[in-house]
Amino acid sequence: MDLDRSLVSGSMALLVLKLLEERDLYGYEMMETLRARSDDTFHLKAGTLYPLLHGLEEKGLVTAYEREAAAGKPRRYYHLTDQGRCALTEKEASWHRYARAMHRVLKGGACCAGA
Amino acid sequence: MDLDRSLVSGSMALLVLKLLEERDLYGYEMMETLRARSDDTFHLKAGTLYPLLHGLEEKGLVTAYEREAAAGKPRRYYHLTDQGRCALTEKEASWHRYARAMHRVLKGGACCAGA
DNA sequence: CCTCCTATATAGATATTCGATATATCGGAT
DNA sequence: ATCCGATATATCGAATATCTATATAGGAGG
Repeated sequence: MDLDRSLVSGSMALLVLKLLEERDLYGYEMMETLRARSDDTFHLKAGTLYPLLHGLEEKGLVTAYEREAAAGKPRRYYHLTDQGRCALTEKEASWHRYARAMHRVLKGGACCAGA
Repeated sequence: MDLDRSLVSGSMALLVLKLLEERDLYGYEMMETLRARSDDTFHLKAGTLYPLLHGLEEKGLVTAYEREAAAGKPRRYYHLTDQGRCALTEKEASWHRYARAMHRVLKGGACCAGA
């Protein structure tokens, strides 16, 4: 299932990319935004997010820059590149394809004989 | 993400359980049915399916029985137990919750500021 | 002073799925 | 007669994603 492997398991990458489409964000902010946006369904953990962000940076899908915060540690902001925007479009399409197929199997029960 | 871990990565279990809700099936049949039902989106492989079925059997979600085929090797049919039916209901609910959250993040873009 | 909240980071563990390989039988092609 | 492909089940090792736990560091509040 190439679709599954890189997408549904890797849905976090899609979600992060999607958030960055709107504006630049730093890691901690992403966790909170995602939780709020998904109505507390997605609990993206630090141990998942930061390695993921480093991976996206390596692949050239995002760029990073640091900026001082009013207080506390400096924040590392991430920005979506053109390549990242392209990858996002693909991942979104894959997600829709996956969700559609899922729906087809789940609804296509005993009653209507498929198609 | 407990939701994600046991559901979206484990969507194969949900799909298999769903197929068995309708009628008893043997492994090879599931692979073909799933491919057809999902319009060629899901390509469940033998190396994924058989260990999965053994796992479901161990957990008591399905029972198995062998039956001779007209030709070739005897087929191992799987039957959904009450417990399996219960697990299916839960997994379906989880899937809907996940898909809904996903949709909320993907649509809730720059335009409408969320809610 | 200690703890909690913010903020980033890494290492180890766990789970899911895939690819490769093995077995066995049948039908068709060479 | 033999080889190959399709049916049918099974197992092992590898790759990948995510989590838990832990570490660092500054600021705020008790």
